Amino acid sequence: MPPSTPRTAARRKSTVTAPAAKQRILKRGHGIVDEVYELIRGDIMALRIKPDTRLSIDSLVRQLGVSQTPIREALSRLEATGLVTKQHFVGYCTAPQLNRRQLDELYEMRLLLEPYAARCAAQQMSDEQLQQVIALAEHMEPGASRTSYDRFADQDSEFHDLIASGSGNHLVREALARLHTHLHIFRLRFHSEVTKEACNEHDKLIAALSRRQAAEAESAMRAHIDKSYSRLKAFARE
Amino acid sequence: MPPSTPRTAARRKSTVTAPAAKQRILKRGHGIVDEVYELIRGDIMALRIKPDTRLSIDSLVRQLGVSQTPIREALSRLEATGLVTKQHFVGYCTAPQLNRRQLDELYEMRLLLEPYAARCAAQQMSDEQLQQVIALAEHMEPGASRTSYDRFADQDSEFHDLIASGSGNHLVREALARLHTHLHIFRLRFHSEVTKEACNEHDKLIAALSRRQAAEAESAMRAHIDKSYSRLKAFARE
DNA sequence: ACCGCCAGGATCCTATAGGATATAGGAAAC
DNA sequence: GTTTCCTATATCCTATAGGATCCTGGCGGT
Repeated sequence: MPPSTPRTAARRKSTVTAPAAKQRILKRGHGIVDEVYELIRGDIMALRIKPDTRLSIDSLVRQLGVSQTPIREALSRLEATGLVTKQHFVGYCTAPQLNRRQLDELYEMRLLLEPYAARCAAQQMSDEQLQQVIALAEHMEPGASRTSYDRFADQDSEFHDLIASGSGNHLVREALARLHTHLHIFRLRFHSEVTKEACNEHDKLIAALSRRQAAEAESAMRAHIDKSYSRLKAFARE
Repeated sequence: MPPSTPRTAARRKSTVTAPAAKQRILKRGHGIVDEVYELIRGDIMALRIKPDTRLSIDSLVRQLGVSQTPIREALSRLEATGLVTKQHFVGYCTAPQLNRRQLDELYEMRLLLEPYAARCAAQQMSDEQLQQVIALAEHMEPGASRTSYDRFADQDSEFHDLIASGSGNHLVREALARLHTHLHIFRLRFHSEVTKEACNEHDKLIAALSRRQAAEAESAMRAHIDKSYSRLKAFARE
C-alpha cells in the first residue's frame, strides 16, 4: 500500500541536535517551504518578531532545523509581499513600523476599495456568504473582549476579507488582503479598545448587507474605515 | 594576489540595450538572482515564453548556465507577483491567458484607482514629474507607430506608472503596476492599432494635468480606461 | 477491447560545502 | 583626540550531490 507513507520520522541525526531552543516541529505534507513561510509569517504577524529586526538565515537554519534553501525561498516570498526587505550581501530584515505617511496612504487606498467592495457585496453576495459574515460577527462581539486581542484582530481581518470576497472581484480581494496584512502589524502594537466600537460599526454594515442596500452598505463601510482611521492615526509617529 | 575573479562566465547574450542615460554602478553586481528574475520576467512579458507553458528548472539551468538556487528564488518571486504558478512536485508554469472574467475584474479595479490617481497627480505632481510625462507622451506619438508594438506597450506602462507615481501614494502605484503587468501580457497578443486612439486620449489627459484641473484629469483618465476596455474586451474569450 | 499495475526516466526538493562580501573592532598615522 | 586603514569574523550567495516524487509507456489480467 503506497499511500500514507509512515512519514519517515527519524531523519537528520547528524545535525547538531538543535540547542535547547524550541525547535518547533514542522510537519511535512505539502512542502517544507510553505510550512516555513507560514511559520515566519505568523511570527511577524503576532509580533513575536518585532518590526525592523534582522532575520539571519543561519539562525533560522539552527532554529527550525531545516537547510537554507527552503528558508531562502520562503523569505523571498515574504519579500514580495512586503513583509520583509532584502539587502544584497546583508540579509533580510522585517519591514519597519508604518509611519504616519504610510498609514495615510494605506487608508487612502482602503477608502477607494472597501466601500465599493461592500456595495458590490450587498448586490452579489450569496446568502451563504452573508450567513458566514453574520456568524463571524456574532462570534466576535461577546467572547473575546479582553482575553486576547490577537483573536479579535484575526477575526476582523477575516470579516473584511469575507466582504471583499463577496464583492466577486478577486483582484480587489487580494489587494485588500495585502493592505490588511500590514495594517494588522501596526494595529497590534496598540491593544486599545477599538473592539467595541468596531463591532458596533460592523453591525451597521451587516444590517445594510442583509437588506441588500448597496448604497447604505457602501457608506457604512466608508464610515467604519473613517472611524478606524481616526482611532489609529494618533499612534502614528512622525 | 587577491582574487578579483572576473566572474563573468557564460553569460547571456548581449543585453537589451539598457538606457544609456544613468550609468550607475549597480550594473551586474546586484546578484544573479535579480538578473535571472529580470530575464525570465522579460521573456514572459515579451511573449517569448507563451502563457500556460511549463518552466523546467533543469532546462533553465542548462539554458542560463547558473545553478538551481538562484533560479528557484527568481521563480519564487515571480510566483508572488502572479506571473507564474507552482505545483508541488510538479513545477512552475506561466500564468494562463486572462479570461473574460479576469479582464473585467482588472478593469473594474483600474477604474477604482487610476482616475483617482490622476486627480491626485493633477494636484500634487511636481513640475518635474509633469515634464517627464509630457516628454514621454511626445516621444510616443510620432516614432514608434508601426515598427514595434513592444515599445509602445512599454512606454504606455511607463506613462501610467508616472501618473500613478505622481499621485503620491506608493501603495496605489504598486497595485497598479501589478495590474498593468498582467494587462500587458494580454494586450500583447492583439497588436491592434490601439496606439493612435490611446495617444489621443493621453493627450487630453496631459492637457488636464498641465492645467492642474483635478476633476478634468480624473474624468479623462476614466474615459481613457473605459475606451481601452471597449477595445480589448472583444478579444477576451469565454 | 478495456482497466489496473508496475518499472523507467525525468523532475523536483532538500542538504551540504566552498567562495565572496559586508560589518565590527583595533592599531597606526596625522 | 580624531581619522584612516586593516584584519577577523559572521553572514550571505552560489554550486553540486543525493533522496523523494510525479508522469509516461508497456505489460498482464478480466
